[in-house]
Amino acid sequence: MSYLELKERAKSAILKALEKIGIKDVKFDVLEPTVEGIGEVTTNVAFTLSKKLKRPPIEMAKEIVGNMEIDPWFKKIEAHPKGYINFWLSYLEYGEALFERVLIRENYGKLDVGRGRKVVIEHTSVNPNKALHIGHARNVVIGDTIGRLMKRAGYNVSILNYIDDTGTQVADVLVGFLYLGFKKDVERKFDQYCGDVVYIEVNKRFEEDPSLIEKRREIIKQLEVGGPIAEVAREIIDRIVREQLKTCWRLGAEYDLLNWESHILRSGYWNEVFSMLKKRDLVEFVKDGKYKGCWVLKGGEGDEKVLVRSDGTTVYAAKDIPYAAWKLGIIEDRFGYEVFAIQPSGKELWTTKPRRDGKDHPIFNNGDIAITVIDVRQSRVQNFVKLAVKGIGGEGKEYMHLGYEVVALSKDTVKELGMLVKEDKEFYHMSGRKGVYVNVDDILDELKKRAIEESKTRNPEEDEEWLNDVGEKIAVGALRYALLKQDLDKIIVFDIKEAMKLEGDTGPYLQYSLARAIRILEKAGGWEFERGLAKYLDEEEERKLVLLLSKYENAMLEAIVNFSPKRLVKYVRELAVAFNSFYEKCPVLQEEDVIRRARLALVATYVKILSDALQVLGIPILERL
RNA sequence: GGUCCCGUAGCUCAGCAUGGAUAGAGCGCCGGCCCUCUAAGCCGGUGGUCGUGGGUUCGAAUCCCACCGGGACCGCCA
Repeated sequence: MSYLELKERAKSAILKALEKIGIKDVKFDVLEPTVEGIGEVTTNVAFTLSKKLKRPPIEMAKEIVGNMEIDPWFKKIEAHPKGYINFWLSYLEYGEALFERVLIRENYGKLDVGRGRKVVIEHTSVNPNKALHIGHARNVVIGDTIGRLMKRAGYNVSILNYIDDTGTQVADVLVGFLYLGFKKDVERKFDQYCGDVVYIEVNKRFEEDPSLIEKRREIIKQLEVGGPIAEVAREIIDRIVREQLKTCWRLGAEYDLLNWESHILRSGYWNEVFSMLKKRDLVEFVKDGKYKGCWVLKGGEGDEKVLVRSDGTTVYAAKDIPYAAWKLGIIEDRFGYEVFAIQPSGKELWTTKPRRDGKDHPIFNNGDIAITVIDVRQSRVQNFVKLAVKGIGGEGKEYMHLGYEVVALSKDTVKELGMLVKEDKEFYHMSGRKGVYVNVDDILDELKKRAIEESKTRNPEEDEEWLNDVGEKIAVGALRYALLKQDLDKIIVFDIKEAMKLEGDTGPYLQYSLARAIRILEKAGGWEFERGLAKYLDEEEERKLVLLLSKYENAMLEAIVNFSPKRLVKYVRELAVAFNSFYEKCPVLQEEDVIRRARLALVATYVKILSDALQVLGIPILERL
């Protein structure tokens, strides 16, 4: 039995009573009470009626309650003096149904809102010239979690990672290797070396020696059309991408396909899309003014965006349109495909090749929905992409920008990086070029170190390998949780000291709670499902837990339809809090007979639901920590 | 200047979509709890003009308007 059904039940009880009284067409809400001790479901029907019939709410409420039929799910229905009608749940019936649903039924937690539909999600898409910093981690974690949620909703999901291998950022690093004598054989993780050393140094040199910028221009040209430099570059970029992927995998994210910008450029997709845009009159050749000689995409209210410069070259944003069209299957697929790597789960990661070769491959595009996960600074460009895609005919196709606010660094953290700060400025935006950022691997390593220290004192008998595994999982759980727990439209001000916490509102809190529950089942020596146990769950803590557990599918559905991982996170946290209270107040293993078995069923239900939720959130599950 | 986002406890944030009862957590601070399934935990206390002013409403943190403060975007850069 789920909470949604419970609400439905209360609603129909009200409707029946209204019918009996002879009242029709009343709008009202069935709500979750916000205060304690007034039942589990409430409704404001008396308020709306009182307005309509000009009678006091309490009078209406009493009349409705007086005309209600007895329902076994509710043990008490009461008209509150303020005018609410409150329903008290019969836990005996409700708990029984919950256990049966969660513990016995197959497919618990699988929804089907997306059945039969394909969604293509692009996330990560980090320039291949540096290691991932904490801002990229927010993108990866949000994108990955949305992917997991959409899969759970029944969608057929493809996860794409776009590699901009022809941009200035890659070219900067290549300038370093080709003209400034940086060595490619280094001890350090290669992406970190490129970002932390080469990229920053090259950008300093640009200021001293502007002729280097000319060299960069030549590199970019070759990257786009091919040439000897492109050959050397490919090896370097490949190495960086593989190192970046290791970090993403660490975070728990896996992909279906890598899309290379150079392949899109060489595919001829742009010309195809451009002529479609022309045909539909969505672009315009400008004859006068500041954009003279350019082709612009027309937005609403005179807004416009240059797509083709007066010299005939396309701008950066123009590449997004053919890519989006490909994702939604609006243009024919002309890529070839091959396997790029095998990921930690064993799943193949594929990559595009510039030309089709007729070999078998999974279908990565043809989405009904394309979701691009990228921060809010790209909103304007993304809106133009959406407009263009809509215009060239994605009938029933939807292009969606899933935007989120950036991760900035706190004043203290910037100070720790050795930079000068202004006293009145509370946070600083990250900058790869200026070296103002914190690498994901460094954060994970530091979290891991702390987790291992703590775990060692609790598990002195465990060896290095065990501690290492647990430490890594705690670190990942902590970071993913920290990046998912707030709303997408909130700037995260990352503070290194704050981020190192493993207590309170954190990922490890959930992992710990689950481990304790698992331990109870373990020590109980197994348990078996049986009917008629719920009636023995009489304690306040037990009831709260039953009620919350029944809201799980509802919480997941909300997270899915709102593209909001946070909603699931908040629910899970609340659930863990309820379990921890139960854990303190209601001993399981010390009890005997029915109470013990009833509590075991409750614990088992919790373990099943929390494990499931943590999987959806990508927070690693630990049986012990 | 235009568009968008944020503003709730000392700090970090829920609650706002769909108005409803006494505005909730974590961190911090103060005080308790390991005889008992893991104390990364639990319980109690502390702490709030919900940015400001108006409006709508029986009822506003929630909806509307104006203003204030902070941020982002607005290039023939990528």
